[in-house]
Order: sequence, then C-alpha cells, then structure tokens
Amino acid sequence: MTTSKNRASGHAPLTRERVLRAAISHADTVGLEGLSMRGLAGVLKVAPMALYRHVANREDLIDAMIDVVFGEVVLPSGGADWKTAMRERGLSMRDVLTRHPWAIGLMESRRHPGQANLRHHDAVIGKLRSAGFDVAMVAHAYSLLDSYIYGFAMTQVRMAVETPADMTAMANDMFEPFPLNEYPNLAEFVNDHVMAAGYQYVDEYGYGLDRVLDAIERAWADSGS
Amino acid sequence: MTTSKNRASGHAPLTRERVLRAAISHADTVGLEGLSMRGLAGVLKVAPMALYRHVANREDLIDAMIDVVFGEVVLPSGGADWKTAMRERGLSMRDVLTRHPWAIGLMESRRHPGQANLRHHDAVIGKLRSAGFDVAMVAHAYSLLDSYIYGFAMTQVRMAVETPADMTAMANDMFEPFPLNEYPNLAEFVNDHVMAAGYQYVDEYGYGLDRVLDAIERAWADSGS
DNA sequence: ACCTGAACACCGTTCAAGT
DNA sequence: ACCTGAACACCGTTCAAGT
Repeated sequence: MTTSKNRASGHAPLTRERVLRAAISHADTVGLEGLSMRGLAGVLKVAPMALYRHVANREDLIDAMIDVVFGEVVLPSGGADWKTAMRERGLSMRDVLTRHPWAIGLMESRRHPGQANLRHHDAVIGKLRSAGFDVAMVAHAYSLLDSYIYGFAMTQVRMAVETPADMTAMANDMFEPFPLNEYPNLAEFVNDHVMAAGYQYVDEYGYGLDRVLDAIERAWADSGS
Repeated sequence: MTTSKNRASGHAPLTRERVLRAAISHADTVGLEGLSMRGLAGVLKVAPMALYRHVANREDLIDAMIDVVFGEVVLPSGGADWKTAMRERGLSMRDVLTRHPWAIGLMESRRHPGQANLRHHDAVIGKLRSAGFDVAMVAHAYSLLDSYIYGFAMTQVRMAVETPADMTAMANDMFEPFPLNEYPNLAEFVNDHVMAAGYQYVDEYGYGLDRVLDAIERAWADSGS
C-alpha cells in the first residue's frame, strides 16, 4: 500500500527537512532538555545514528532549528514607518517565541547563523537606516528592543503562568513556606494587583514595548535626528 | 596533622554551605550544563550520593544557588530617590549576573524562591511604592526593568564577546559562509560600527538602562503621578 | 548510499549496605 | 549519623558493520 518504492520499510526517506520538522515539534512539546538525539530518533522510528547523516551533531541541529524559527518572524514591511514596523516585529517575535519557547536564549547567540537569521537582521537594520537612524542609533535601538523582547519572553515562558488560577496557585506555592508579614510590600503587590481580577502578566508586553519605542524615538530626537 | 577529630579522612565535614559554595564556583567556571552531581561530588571528594544528604536533588540545589546569587545583589538604599536606586540595582544586577552567568534565566522562574529572593523583591517594590508609584505602575516599571536587565545580560553572556578582537573573530566566523553583499545593511552596520575602534557591546547596557528609567519616569508623569 | 548495533564515557537518582 | 557501591534507566557520539 505504500506509494514509495525506495524504502522496503515503508516510511518516507529521512531528509534534513524531516529531521528538522520533527525536532522542532518535539522540542515545542518537551522542551530543549527533553530533546535528545535518541528520543528524536524514536519519534522518527530510526536508529539514533541515522540522524547523523543529516545533521553533524546536536549543536548543528539546534543551529538549523533556530534558523527555521527566525524564518517565522515577519520582516519589516516596506510601507510602514519605523515605529510601526518595529512594533509589528516585536509582536511577531513574541508570538513566535511563545510557540517555540525552547528557542528563547538561543536566538541571539548562534555562532553559525543561518540565512533567515541574517536576512532578518539585515531587514531590521535596513528599516532603521532608511528611516534616518545613524549606525550608532541603530545599535542603541536594536540592543534596547531585543533585550526587552527576549527578556520579557524569557520571564513569561519561565513563569509558565497562563491563567489567573495558575497565578494564584503559584503565589500560594511560593509564599507558603514564609511568614508573609516579613514581606509587606511584596504581599500587598501580589494580593492587591497581581492576583486581582483582570490582571494578566502577558498584558505588560505591549505596554512595555510601546514605552521602549517611545524611549527610542525621544532619544533619537534628542540626539539631533 | 588534621585538627578535626570527627573525620578519619581528614577533610571538613560536608555541609549544605560547603556544597553550595562548591556548586556555585564550579558553575561559574563550567556553566550549568557542566555542573553534574557526579562532577560536583568529585570536586568535593565525596561519593555522588553524599550530596543527597544536604540537597534533595539537582533542582533543589539550583534553587539554593539562585538564592545565594540574589543575596549578592544590592538592595535599594533608603536615602536615594527611586531612579538612582533602580539604576544602582540595575548595575549591581549586571555585575552579579556577569559573575554567575549560569544564573541568568533562572532568577525569575523559581517556584520555590528563597529568602534573599523575596527580600529583594520586597525591597524593590517598597522603594517604588514609597516614591509614590501605585501598584499598577510598579508592575509596569518592574516588568520593563527586569525584562531589559535579564534580556541584556542573556545577550551579552551568550555572545561571549569581551574584546574587540573577539568581536572581529566572531563576525568573520559568522559571515564567512555567506556572500556579504546579500546583506548590505548588516555588512555596513558590522563594518562601520560594531567593529569600529572603541565600540564595545557592553557599553550599550548603561545607555539602555537610562532610556528605560527615563521611559518609566515619563510614563508615570503622563499617568497623572 | 543509507541505515544499524555495539560500545564508550557519561548523566540523575534509588536502594541496600557499610562504618 | 553519615557516607558508599552497585544498579537502573538514561545521555551524545565513534566506529565498524550490515544491506
């Protein structure tokens, strides 16, 4: 019943693309520390060593996975002004990192960046340059934006709190061993704000992103455009 | 020649403090993934299982290590205004995270925070509250500051670039496999700015921290203090 | 050409035993 | 009371072999 003739066993031949896709979706569910070469081979129903024909080693696999993730981030559109374009990029980045939480912390540190990675950086820098930023201001803006974006994503994902009920459970867990009156400011903050109806940490993202963008706009204006 | 009488082998008895100190200094040199229970036991010259009398497991060890790191961060001093105090905290945090790079990414995600952790958060929140911030503004400010601080620290440490020579080597490594003229904006940025004399990525930290503090001050003023 | 199996040097942790 | 040794179920990766 198999249409493929080139494999007696009946599964599709192993390709780099198939390895990459399986690795990413597996990491999406079990995290980076749960992604082992042996486990990935199991998902693909091949012997562990079969993977090594398509990736040099685990690091090379991760390099390639990160480039797929970069490819999912929207590039700044030509029409919009820089602030709108950077806002869209920031929101897209957050969406992508939420889908692939294992990627946070690896995005900025690849010594062997792929093409999607380089294309992304080229496009962002190009957008800021054509808006009139000089190279020093590009460096300031890019460092500020990405520190904020990656830092927020890391915090959000590591807290692993999605619903207000999660938040309540976490807060109870965290403070249970301690007399709360030793930490009155923290207690007030958690009780009156973080655990209040309607508060969701994720809502801070857009607020902070807009503050960072405003700060960049102002710093640029102050530097004598 | 040993002064201690309670151990025939001659080393000091294993204590939680000794385990913690060894774990932190070992992680400082080999990183978190290089810190194995077996390796740590080797450093302390005990059998791996001896550690388990003083820590419940590896996660519990890391929880305790993080609390030691929190204890190294300066608390906001009573006298200074909020902006000065937050600036000092930001600079201290960067120093501490540079000493203990393995701690970045773990600081905000402990489900079992220690006393130094709680005391730190209580002091920061207290400083902002007593400066007049309402709880919503505290949440905005804290999220912005820590996203920036942790995000920058993560980027800086992961790049592992300390000298301009490192930067040149990294840039050459990274772009070697690609035709640079495909990425003209990136090429210009790297050549004319990042690799120019006098540029150091680490200098962006203070600049960005001041922009974030200015943004918080302005947002607070706009919200009608 | 592509995949496999056995082997090596590692992990964290449990359990039963030593002193 | 405190530490150890053997064992279990894992790792990434090398090397020699299968089809």
